[in-house]
Amino acid sequence: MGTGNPYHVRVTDFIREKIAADCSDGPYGGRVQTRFPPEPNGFLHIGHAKSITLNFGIADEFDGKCVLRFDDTNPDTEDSRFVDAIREDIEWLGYDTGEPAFASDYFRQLHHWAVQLIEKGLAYVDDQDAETISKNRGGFTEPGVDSPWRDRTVEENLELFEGMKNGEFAEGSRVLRAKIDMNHENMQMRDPVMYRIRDSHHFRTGDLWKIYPTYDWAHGQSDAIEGTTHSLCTLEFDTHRPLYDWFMEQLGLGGDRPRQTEFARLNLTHTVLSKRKLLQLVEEGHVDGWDDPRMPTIRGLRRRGYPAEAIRAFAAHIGIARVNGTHEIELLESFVRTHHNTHALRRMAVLDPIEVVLTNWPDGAADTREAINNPEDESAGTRDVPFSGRLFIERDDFMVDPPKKFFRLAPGREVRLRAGYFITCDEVETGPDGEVTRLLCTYDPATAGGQAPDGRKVKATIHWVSADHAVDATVMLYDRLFADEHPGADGSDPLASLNPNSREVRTGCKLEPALADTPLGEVVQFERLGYFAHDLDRPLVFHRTVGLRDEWANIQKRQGTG
RNA sequence: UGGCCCGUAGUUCAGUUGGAAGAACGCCGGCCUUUGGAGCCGGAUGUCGCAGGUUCGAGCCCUGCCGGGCCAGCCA
Repeated sequence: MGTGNPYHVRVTDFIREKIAADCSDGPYGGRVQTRFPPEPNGFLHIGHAKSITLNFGIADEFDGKCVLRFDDTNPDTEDSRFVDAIREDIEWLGYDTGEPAFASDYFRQLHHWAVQLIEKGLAYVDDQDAETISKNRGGFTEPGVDSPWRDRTVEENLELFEGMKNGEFAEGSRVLRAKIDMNHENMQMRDPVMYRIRDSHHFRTGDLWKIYPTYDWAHGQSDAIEGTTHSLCTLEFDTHRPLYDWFMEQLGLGGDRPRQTEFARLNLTHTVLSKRKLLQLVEEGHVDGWDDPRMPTIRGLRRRGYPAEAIRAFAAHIGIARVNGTHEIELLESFVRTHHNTHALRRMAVLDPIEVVLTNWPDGAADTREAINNPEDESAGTRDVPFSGRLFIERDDFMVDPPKKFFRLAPGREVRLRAGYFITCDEVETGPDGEVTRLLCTYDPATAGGQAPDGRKVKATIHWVSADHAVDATVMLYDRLFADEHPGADGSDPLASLNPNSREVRTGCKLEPALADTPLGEVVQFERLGYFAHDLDRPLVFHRTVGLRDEWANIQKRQGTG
């Protein structure tokens, strides 16, 4: 498993095994067709990415086809702007959506089939209101109560259904129900609703229809119309499967009709993936929008600098199972690091600058240092970084009174400037409150490039930016959006565990000039700090995608806890 | 409370028709190092939910129990 694969990706799962078996002796003649069926009422998130990689991935692997179908059966919440956004996100993830399908394209066929069921005495118009229907459905141990309208004649049902379709009745006054069994142990089978009356304007069919199919009636039949072989959905639909099958059997759709298989949806620690909660985050202003880099949406992850390859590799790695569980967000992050480690160009940036003056630097002398762009990828080449006698280094790379195991700069100590020279700190200037304002250092000209001819060693290499050449930027540092590992797991409102410090805005950060030329959206590594994504729209705004693994933080933690 | 699904290392998952317990991430240790990163090497951790049963042999089969999830929208 995962041999020779840097991402340690699993290759099979129970669904792929089932499909492979169906290919050799199943009813589909070796054909494989899946579908990804979002409702166009919101933006896609990392949970959808799991389903997308599954459905499109299987289509690729089995030389089949995956249809993007919009389940647009509820006109109240849907909009074409979501259609465009969803397509864009899927394409960004690396899959070809082709010409998408819409459940609304099948409304006529669905209606035709509904009439057929009425004619066979398998569906009826119910005049009860929603509350009564719900009450009469019974409970887990209570049988349901038959509707007084359950035994209407076929003729009356046909006439009333036609009336519903023509807008003769008010919203909510009547529904079409499948006639199955009001005493069925599976609640889904207690005469489920197939059509409801809606006055709303549908974003594609306009005002043509007054009745709209429910999920249960539309979904399976849409699968069948498209020629789906394997309809893969999440676990909560497993109680719907008998109904999925029932409709197709009554319609006589045949042995090669689609079959539904369920798998566990994705959960992530420190994250919520409920559409309702995500919407609340946006509407209440806890985040800047659906594409806020802290959001688990595809757009948010993209702005944050999560590469599509890493998201796909993550999805493939966690695999598919029927066990409901929660994956650690750290696992996703490790895939992001693995990808950027081999792809991201190294750059230097000082987020919390402190000035360093090289007292022995020749007045006005100009210098450039050659730095490696990516030690993991020789073909990335090198770049020239301007150097001068006035530099910025990171404030926490210096300590006046360093504890044991602090190897960086301190009074009287020598360190290496990455790709530069050895420098020694001679003098510390402080402000009125004792804060360090400036360091006076000397450099050793013989150590150009970072090696001492006499062979002496330094314990630390720190990053730097030439003050005279630095470019100012704003850098966003992110922490978990939710402090709790499992937000809302104890029954509380997940938003109660929102981390008030999930974003730290650093202004006046000092960047090496090459960073001004970094294309928008590109992810680079700020050496020793982490991976940072140039904002998609705003130049010189960078988002921390993910930090580097921080050994120093671990050491401190260990010392702190004894 | 009825039905269905699930229960294997800290976590998430693999475990072929029953035949000597595995991977990844994390963790620990070491090496190396012009990123205290990366990389390389090594290591630990499981009463396979519990209890019975079938069998020469059970993580895989059967029964019961316990624990978790889903289902009583005219949402999907």
